[in-house]
Amino acid sequence: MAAITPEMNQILRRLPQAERERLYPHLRLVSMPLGAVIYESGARLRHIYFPTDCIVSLLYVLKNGASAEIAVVGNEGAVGVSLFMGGETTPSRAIVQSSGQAYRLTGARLTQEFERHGEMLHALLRYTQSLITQMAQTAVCNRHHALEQQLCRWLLLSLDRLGGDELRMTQELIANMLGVRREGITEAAGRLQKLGVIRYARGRIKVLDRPRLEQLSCACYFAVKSESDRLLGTG
Amino acid sequence: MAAITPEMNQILRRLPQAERERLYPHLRLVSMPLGAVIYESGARLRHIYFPTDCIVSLLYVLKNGASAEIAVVGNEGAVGVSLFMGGETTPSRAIVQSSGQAYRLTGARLTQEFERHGEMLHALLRYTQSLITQMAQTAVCNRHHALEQQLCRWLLLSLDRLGGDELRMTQELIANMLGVRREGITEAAGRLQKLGVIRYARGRIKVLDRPRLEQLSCACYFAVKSESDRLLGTG
DNA sequence: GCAGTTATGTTCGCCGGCGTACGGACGTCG
DNA sequence: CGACGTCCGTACGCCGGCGAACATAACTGC
Repeated sequence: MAAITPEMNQILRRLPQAERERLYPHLRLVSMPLGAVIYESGARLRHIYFPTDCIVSLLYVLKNGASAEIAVVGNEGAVGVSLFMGGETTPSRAIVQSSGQAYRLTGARLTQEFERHGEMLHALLRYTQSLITQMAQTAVCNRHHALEQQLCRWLLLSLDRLGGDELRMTQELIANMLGVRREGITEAAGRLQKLGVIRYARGRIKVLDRPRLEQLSCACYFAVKSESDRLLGTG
Repeated sequence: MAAITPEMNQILRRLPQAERERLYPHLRLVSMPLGAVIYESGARLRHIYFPTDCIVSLLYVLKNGASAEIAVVGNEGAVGVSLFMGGETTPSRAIVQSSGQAYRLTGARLTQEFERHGEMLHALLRYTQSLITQMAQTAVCNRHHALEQQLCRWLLLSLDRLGGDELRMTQELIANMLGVRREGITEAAGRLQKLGVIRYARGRIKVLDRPRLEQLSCACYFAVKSESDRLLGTG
């Protein structure tokens, strides 16, 4: 396994050298185990996290326990945007969907850097806008598209953030993310498997035919991806 | 009718005097007629708008024409946040839902003010966070709540931004906003009318029993409102 | 290798929202 | 005052996702 470096996070990598040198001493590498809650709804945030090789889901949880994922964050972004947006808390929950590591920064350091009005500010704002796009697209998708399409979209978004063609995730967890029943995922995943698009076995999903998966997905995937590429720059 | 002043917009009103004096000469009062498209999906934004007595809906429109409202903006906020977020465009459409007037600022002036790093920047960022909350809550609401509850939420959010107890809006338009069939609205509104909560007639809705309306709404309304109050300050 | 837990497959009735279609009521403008 | 357009009410079949319940199969720990 390659060593973890801050450059594995795209926001950090694109900072000018001066800012990187100023920031790096304050970055702390932390491990992000599967299922860990990075922040809870309404709790005061203490750090911002820059994922390197993990994925974090932003979830809204209703009082009755029902939930829905509103965005997913990988090495293209950061977890805890409300720290610099000024709110300090958000009504959402952030939970590690795929384990790995992340660099974190204390809220105070972040604010300090933010107030210098350098590239970090603009990078974070652009990222936040791509996050907004993702949330909005999720809202429309929840309204109009079939579960199977949403599953395809979700798989693609997760794969993009992981690299490779495999991810570990039970149907139960996917159902929580998408805000649907587990049985619905079983059926949809069964259909995809029958089509030869994926292979599924006890929490291991392998994508066999990515082009086909993209065909079966709704356009929401491309909308999110192209806007993200536009705002954050490719590569 | 009272004269329109910039202070009718809550973001402008809360700016320190120095910033207000600097900005006011550049504000231009424009009329916002019902149905006007403030910006189109993907189009380059030229101005940011600060509503005084109108309501603007942010819509996502799919290729097949289906749509869904992802947020609604009144005098508590601004239309065109992507201007300072760095993206310049967004994949959404902004359309006037209730006519009135707004102050607008050119993108260049806005950027100029934004870069001064004064209160305007923080006010806009806090507002953007409340917008994010609204979008996320809409996504969950679309997933889990019944149409009737969503209608109540929508009525309440619109009323809050208008003041008073009446709004003009056909069922057809409401259906577009919520991303459902017109018939669904007819039925839900019919039930509310039978309960004596609203009175409905040819594009005129009058709320007769607001407390009841709040009861029938999902908690999403309160979630959005309380977060908005927290971030923007009440009054 | 057995027991208990976890993950997946399957069924059945139910209901809310969709697509479609039609009819009636109100308003307005010539 | 009559014709047309807008707005609203209603009906019917359809289907996807829900809720609940149960069956199997694969891992895990002992």
